[in-house]
Amino acid sequence: MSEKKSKTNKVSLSEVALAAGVSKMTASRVLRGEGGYSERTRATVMEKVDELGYLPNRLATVFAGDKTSTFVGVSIPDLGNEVFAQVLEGIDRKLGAFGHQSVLGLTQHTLREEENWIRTVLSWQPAGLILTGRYHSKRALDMLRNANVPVVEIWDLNSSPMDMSVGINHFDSGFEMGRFIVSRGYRKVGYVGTSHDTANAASARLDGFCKAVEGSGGSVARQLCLHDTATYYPGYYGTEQLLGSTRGIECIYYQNDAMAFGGLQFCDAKGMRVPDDIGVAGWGDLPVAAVMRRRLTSVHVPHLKLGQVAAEMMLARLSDEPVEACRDIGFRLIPGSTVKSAETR
Amino acid sequence: MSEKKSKTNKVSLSEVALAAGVSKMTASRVLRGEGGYSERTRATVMEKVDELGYLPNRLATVFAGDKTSTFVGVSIPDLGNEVFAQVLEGIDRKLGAFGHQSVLGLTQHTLREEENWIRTVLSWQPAGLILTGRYHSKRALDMLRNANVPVVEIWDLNSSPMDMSVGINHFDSGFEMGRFIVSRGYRKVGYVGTSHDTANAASARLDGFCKAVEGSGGSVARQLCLHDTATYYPGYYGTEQLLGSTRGIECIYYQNDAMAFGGLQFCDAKGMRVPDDIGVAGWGDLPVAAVMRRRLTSVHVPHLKLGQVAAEMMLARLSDEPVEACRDIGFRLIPGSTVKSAETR
DNA sequence: TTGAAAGCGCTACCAA
DNA sequence: TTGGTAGCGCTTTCAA
Repeated sequence: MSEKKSKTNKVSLSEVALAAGVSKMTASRVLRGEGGYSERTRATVMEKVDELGYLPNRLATVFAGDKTSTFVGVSIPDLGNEVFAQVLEGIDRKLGAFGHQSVLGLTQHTLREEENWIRTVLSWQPAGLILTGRYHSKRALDMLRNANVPVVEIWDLNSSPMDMSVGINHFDSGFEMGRFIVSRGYRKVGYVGTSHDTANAASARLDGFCKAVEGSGGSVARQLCLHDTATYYPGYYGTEQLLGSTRGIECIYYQNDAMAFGGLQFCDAKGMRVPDDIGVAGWGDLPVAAVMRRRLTSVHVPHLKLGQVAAEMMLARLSDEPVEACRDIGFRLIPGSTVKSAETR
Repeated sequence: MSEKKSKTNKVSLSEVALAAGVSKMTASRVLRGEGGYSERTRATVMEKVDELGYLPNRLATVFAGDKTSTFVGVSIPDLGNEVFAQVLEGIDRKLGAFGHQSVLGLTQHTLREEENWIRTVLSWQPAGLILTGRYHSKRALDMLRNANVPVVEIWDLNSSPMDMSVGINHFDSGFEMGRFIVSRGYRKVGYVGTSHDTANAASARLDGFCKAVEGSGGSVARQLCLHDTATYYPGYYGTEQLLGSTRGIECIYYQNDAMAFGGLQFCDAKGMRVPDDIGVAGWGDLPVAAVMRRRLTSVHVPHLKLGQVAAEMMLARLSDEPVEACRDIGFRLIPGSTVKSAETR
């Protein structure tokens, strides 16, 4: 009947202005607090804002001002992996504290998903993008360049990023673990992880690991890449498969801690003694490790901090502060007690 | 110099139209694939789109059409808690599959944070909101009503939701656990959890638990609410505190599995036998439980599914399909082996 | 201190 | 099958 005011039933700036007996412009100025109005005017306008329950339409703001939104697109492979959840938490908390919002994209570790998500999210005029991983499809790269939006690549440190990057060198972390394991007397080692359709951080770790092991007198007898998620149970049955098919494995390196915990349980269940009968090493240092009776040999990465730093870099860029393009936040090998203690032959 | 075309350097629809030698409207129609143009026209337009690297500005679309965006605001207390990460994963995957994006809000379990986030996110004209929890500030409620946007309240089932709700009855899940523990012969029990500034699901569980225990011959000798996060280590030292200050506790109910795991480790470290010397029960059934040597007594909730269902309800509402306002997805008590087996009396 | 006019990129609506 | 015009809610720019 009388609802032809505006197609939406929402209160607009003009209605506030009308009610307050001022022009749209004056009301706009008051709301933005940019000055140039009397205290009396301010009071009246604010009163009407409350009274009418006015909520600004930021779409219009961005649109009119031809600026970007306060959105920051954040792509994460998956949240089943606790470490990514922590990274996201670090990002969103920091971003939120500065008035930005994360627009989430779960890419399931595929470049195709990432590309589609990037296309969509760019159409919303985001202030910037935070992408997990350093590999992107060609089209994604084109769009990103075209959009001319700040981008932080996280997780897998990109020393020559398209814009900015923060993370660790996964190859190095694998390499260090490889050396460590050999230094503890293990020679014939195995790997249990999952397979991916693309180069990623886990493969970089494996590469580094193999290089270190083979370069220091050991051998990686078997690399088992399951077509499954990198979680607890695949770690369990992956271990069973690995040990069942390859004789003489002395130590197993896992794609991550979740899989390593699964492996640990398999060994326990079969009565194998860790680390004497078999060594177990993971990656990521899951929070649950803090209360386990055995400290898992692993690599600690400050995941939450990684997220925070990524957000800080983005925020700095958005406020035109100088930002270093590339930041290594480092990792730390945790000796733990699931590989033998020092005993180099 | 010549950059006055548009303040942004972005390619607009008119530029595509110009290049293709058609009107904006025709180009618009082609891009939306709504029909009403020749194949020849379509081809030309699409060619120019590719050539110019045109990316639509969805802000303008929403704005012009006076419709909502494809955003769905999703508020989650925190991602440190694995169960919420799973819920979010369920939501975003489902939403993403239907062309919607999650705008994340980490509320840190406070109504004030939630309120601020709601205000911001509403200003972006979201298609809908998914909120964790059934309690909201009065102002939040006002804004929500005013905005007239679909809302799904999740986690804590709200039988008379403001719009839609999906989750479980936390009181009942605590009640069932209380009964179970008493039925297994424990009488003097304790609770270890964290404190909150507001009524929430965990307190509902505790309420149900106490009611059941006290109603069936047991007593809750101590409720320890730490000012900390509900994670592993607080579970550990909370157990120490509880057992140190209260004599004769036979079984401990924890706010969640992470805390229960921490407690389990404390008991192990002190040489207490579980479940004979002390019983341990958690809530949530964390994935890591699947590979632990002892099955933790807990309550299983299909977290991922909860998220999916929430997203489905939202999507159904958005496409004007009928939706039941309130959906209980249920829980399942897991007897486990950290409380004694049947032995009533 | 205030306001009027123009326009952001797109779509609804009508006309051709 | 195509195009012109108006307008979404706001800000920018300029004038009063």
